[in-house]
Amino acid sequence: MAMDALETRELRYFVAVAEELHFGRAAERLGMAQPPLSRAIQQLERRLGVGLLVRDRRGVALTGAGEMLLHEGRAALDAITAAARRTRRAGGADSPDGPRNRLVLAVKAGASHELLHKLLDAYAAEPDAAEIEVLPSGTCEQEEMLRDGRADVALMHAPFNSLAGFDSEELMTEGQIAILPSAHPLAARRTLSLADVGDIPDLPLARWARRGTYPPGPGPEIHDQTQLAQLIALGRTVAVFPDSARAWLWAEHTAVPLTDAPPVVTHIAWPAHSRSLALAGLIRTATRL
Amino acid sequence: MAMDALETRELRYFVAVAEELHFGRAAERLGMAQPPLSRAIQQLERRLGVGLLVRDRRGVALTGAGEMLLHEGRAALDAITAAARRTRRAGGADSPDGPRNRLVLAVKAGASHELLHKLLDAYAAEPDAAEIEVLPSGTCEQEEMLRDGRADVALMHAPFNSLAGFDSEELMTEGQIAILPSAHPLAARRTLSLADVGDIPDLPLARWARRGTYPPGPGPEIHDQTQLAQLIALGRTVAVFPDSARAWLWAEHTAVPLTDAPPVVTHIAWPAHSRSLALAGLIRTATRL
DNA sequence: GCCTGTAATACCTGGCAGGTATCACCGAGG
DNA sequence: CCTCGGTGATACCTGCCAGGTATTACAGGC
Repeated sequence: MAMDALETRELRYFVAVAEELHFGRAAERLGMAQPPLSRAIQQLERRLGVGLLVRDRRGVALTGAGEMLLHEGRAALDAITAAARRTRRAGGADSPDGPRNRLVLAVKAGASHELLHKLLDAYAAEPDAAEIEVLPSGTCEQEEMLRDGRADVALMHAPFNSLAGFDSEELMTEGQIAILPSAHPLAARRTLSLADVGDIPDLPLARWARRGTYPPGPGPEIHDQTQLAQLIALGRTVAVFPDSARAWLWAEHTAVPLTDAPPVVTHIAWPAHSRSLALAGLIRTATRL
Repeated sequence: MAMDALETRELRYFVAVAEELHFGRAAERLGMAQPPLSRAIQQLERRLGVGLLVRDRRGVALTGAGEMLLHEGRAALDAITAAARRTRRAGGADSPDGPRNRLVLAVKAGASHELLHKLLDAYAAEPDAAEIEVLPSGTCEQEEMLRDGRADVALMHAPFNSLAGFDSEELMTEGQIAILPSAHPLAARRTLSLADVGDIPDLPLARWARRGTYPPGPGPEIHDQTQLAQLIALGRTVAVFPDSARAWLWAEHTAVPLTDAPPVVTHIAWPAHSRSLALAGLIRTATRL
């Protein structure tokens, strides 16, 4: 009984309501009126046979089942848009002359230029090399890009990125450094600890944007590496980066190794179910570096 | 342009056609008439802006984009049915009194009873133990069950199961044995090699069913452990199993260790994006065994 | 030629997604 | 107390589109 179905329309509707916790705003976001939205959600609850939302007179809350559907539904929606995107790309490629593959590689903007260059050069030298499109992505956005099909493969940095759900190969391990204004007293130190840089009264740690929101704290809000570089140069903040960040330091910056920071491991990662030959070639090249 | 959308209905239709490579049969399988199916697929191709099928006068073939959509579409459909199933289960659980969690554990029928017992006993002793439903699954079916939400967690055996797309922890490693009729001359050997058992003229290796189809070969077709046990006892076939299979041997069976068979590693595996407390507890228990 | 089996086209219809108007409910003020 | 603002639910209507039937178009095999 109770046929499955679950149309994507219903999933989109539910996710919108679950995120807004407000039928009116959700309807607006979806570009529709509120009553059909209410009806669609009720229908969904009847179809699944479970309550998803608790309608309090003042707004809406999620039940346990609702939380589950929010998580799983997001994953399902990502899988659907990934299917559409990858199909479009595969189609555009093979219509001209043949299986002209093209891979989209998501890279955290500005990180590990050196490794990236080596990888691209080595791969381009391969006999059957596909075209590689490099897609710069914001902080920790690579996971999302792999999941929704904007990218086929990504360079990710453990432990910052979660490799959950992807296959991956380890490429490089490096230590971390603190980047300080050269004028600051601590810049003279040979090494520092995390406790040192986390607790400098006049140099609060910068806070990076993740999906539009910032972690709490006293430091300045950053969403751009140039911004950050400038603020450090001005003596207003300090930042922690992998070793390879030395490549873009300014004269006013000083890098000091951190003794107790966890090492940063760069992985090449891809959706676990990928079956592309071009991707396999790129991975083979990467692991040989 | 070309809004995304991709309704699940369209995905189901396309997957059916791509699997049957025949509009008529696909329509029948979907319980609908052929013309609307044709139209829906055409509409899908227009919407995506790529050709998915090559209509030869005699049947249908997939383009590169079609292959891509078949793979990705299957994954997306699995994610959708998983969302529905897990939501239903979560809802049924929390309606009685609270977050009464219940986990479904998929286990290859008949394998590693001992490990399973230890795990269940140890977990039941935990203070906040959820209810565990053990779901016996056919050969290599656990992956599918995790993917489409019939199970929350599974015991899988590398290298037979692919762990792609799941998180997992290693639980146990064991060697493999050949199970022979006691009457057979080779049963007297202390050890055997894979080459030995793969090339016995009068004892062809049994072939297990995987999703209804059998690998090619001379041996008998098997889909049930009891069947297999009987055929071995009758001296008609030989089989290769992990060491723990000794538990169910009959008097007419003889187990001989294989020297060069790859070790079998039992993992506990779960969907990478799971965020359930009960699951975390089970995994913690398992890794402590 | 004809017959068979394929997918595509033409046309019609019922159900359902979506819109508008309205209700029912409740908390906050005066 | 009553009203007012803001919530989600209900009632009702309508246009679109998913799906069905009948038919066409095309290619091979006898």
